[in-house]
Amino acid sequence: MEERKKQVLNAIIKDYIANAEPVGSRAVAKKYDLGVSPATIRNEMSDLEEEGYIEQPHTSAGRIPSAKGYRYFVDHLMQRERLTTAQLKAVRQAMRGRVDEMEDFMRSCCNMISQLTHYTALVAMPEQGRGTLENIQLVPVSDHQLLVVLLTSTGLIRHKLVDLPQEISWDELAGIESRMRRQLCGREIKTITYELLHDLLADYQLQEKISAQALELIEQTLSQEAGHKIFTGGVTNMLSQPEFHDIDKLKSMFSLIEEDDKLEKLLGAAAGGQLTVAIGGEIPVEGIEDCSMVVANYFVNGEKAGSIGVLGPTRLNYGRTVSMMEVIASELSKAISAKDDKNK
Amino acid sequence: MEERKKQVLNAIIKDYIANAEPVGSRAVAKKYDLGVSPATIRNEMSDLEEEGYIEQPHTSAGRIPSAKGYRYFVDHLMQRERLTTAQLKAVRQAMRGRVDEMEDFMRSCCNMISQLTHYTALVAMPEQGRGTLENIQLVPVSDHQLLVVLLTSTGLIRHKLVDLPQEISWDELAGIESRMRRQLCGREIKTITYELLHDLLADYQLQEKISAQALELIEQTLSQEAGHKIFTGGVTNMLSQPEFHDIDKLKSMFSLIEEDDKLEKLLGAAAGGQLTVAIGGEIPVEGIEDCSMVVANYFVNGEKAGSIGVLGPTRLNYGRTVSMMEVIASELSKAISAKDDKNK
DNA sequence: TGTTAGCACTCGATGAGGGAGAGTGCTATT
DNA sequence: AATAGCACTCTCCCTCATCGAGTGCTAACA
Repeated sequence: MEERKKQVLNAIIKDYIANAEPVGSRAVAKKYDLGVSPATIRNEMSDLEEEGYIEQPHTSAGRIPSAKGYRYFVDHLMQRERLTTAQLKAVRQAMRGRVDEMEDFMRSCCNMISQLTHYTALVAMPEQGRGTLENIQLVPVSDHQLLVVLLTSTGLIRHKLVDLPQEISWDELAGIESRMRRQLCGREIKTITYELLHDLLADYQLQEKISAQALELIEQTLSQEAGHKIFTGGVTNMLSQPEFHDIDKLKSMFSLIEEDDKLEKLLGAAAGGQLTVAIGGEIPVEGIEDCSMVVANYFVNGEKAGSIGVLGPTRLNYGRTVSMMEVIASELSKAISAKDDKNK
Repeated sequence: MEERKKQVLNAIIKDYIANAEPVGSRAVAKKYDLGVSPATIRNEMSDLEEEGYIEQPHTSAGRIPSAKGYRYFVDHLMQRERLTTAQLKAVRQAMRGRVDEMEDFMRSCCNMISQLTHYTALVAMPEQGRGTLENIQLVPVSDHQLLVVLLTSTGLIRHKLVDLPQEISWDELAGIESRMRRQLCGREIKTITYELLHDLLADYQLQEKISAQALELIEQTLSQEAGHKIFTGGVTNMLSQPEFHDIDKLKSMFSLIEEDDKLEKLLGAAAGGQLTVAIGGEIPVEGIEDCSMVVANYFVNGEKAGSIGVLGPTRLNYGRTVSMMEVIASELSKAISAKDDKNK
């Protein structure tokens, strides 16, 4: 694409992001001095429209960026915005909380993100399949119930109640516990399977006491499937965006946010690299075609642990948001990794 | 109040609840045959307005109920609506879930309530100050960290990480644990105070090891202050209500729902009895004057354990909602109490 | 005395008409 | 290739008239 055309596209998108109103040739010529007249810009705009980067809501209005236009902008034109010191401070502040109680910690991260970006924040807890098992504890609750408590190196604590088919004595339980602890602690969690547990307790008597069903439950607790918890914050922010003054759009967005599996799909967008931008139809969920997302992964000791993201209108301030998410994800990685090390 | 005036008020409120539009004298006369002409009804309406039970949005419109009108309706006129068998089934269905994982259980209750009522549901977890302590477990995490796991008779499981000022050996820990267990298990949780813990571990050596700060943390975990978790569900339902087509109203409602302490205040409305209806300004939180709430308490073995509620427009279907909340609260009480017994 | 019919009046909602203004596309000019 | 000029097309907004629902009042009626 020729340089000037890029500049025009850039100007249109920047202006539209700032003002949420169609941008005319005159405005481009005035505010972003490209050294040419509105007429020239009109010609460029005409070309850009033909190529699908911008569109016209109606004949006598200015142009607005299309999804393709935003995509080009994000890929080639967007400039990252440095965070102000105040913003950086806010990020660090949120990270200072006790990382111990992972849930509270992530929740406050979520709030911080929504406040900083002014969009809706989505935060996924660290996947528990990552890291190693630090400790396992079996607590008898009653004759037929057992509480399994797990600690992982990623700082996660999980518990689950397990129904037992038979009574089990204190001694037996202690035996099982120490055996499990010996065999499982220090192991990578994802390598712990039903078969492993089964073999571990292959001893006939123990097998019978614990039963296949209970073993399965324990494995579930261990495996990552169990707790894919996702927090949301700052949905209120959306109400200030002019594009969501339409109640129907709001509805489709809110109903999405109330469904956990859809949320998971959303954050799944950042499959590959560190940070992904999904624009309009690129979002892997139906019904929010007018939205964009910025999703970043965070890492614990080099391994992907979870994702954080924001959801906003396609008229998202990509430059600012991407910078923020990069910084936040990296700080988050640091904070959790540090905690991880401290535990060892 | 004279019988006919009651009937007129009743008709107006019923109609307004159904249609969300000002009700005229003609409509009352036609749909709810009181055997009198519109003119007579107009006179009654004029009286009702003078007494403050209804108001007129503008001169040439029908009447809408005022907060005072709704209050009179709820106190004197409202008829409970029997739940259909399908609705009852839905309630029981939600209760069938594993009561073990209290959090998941309450969350699904929350969804059920919002789906059934078509309003926004608020559900508070059982207060953990209630009931007795069933079991306590201290799990060493690292040299200087300790995981405290608690089980209560109300089926709640709580854990908290505690920083220790000094290393503590396995044996010492086991000693502390068994001592705590001996002294605390079976006790009512609200009777467990910092002083008690302090005395319990009065032994000089142990004191030093565990430190005041850690004790405080343990007490916090035990006391009810810690986990007043409140779930919300079905906020989307509000978007369908015509009164919330106004974005500003939506905003004030949503921002409220995102603040936990405000939510707590809301559910606190049901201070006394089984079920409370708060209309408009009666709601104990600013900023949602156009809303009403129905809050019910649920009980575990006769003691108040928590609250459930719905939030909707003042034009709430009180009859239907009150019946539903009564049934749900009583089923919930049963379900949790049953679980409680099973644990003993 | 309570009820009703009739009627004038009020006021929001609806829709048509008519600038004003913004922005475009085309054409002729530099 | 870039620009200035110009006619044209929209939307937006204001005004105005009409319509109709609903009231309040008064007078008649049982």
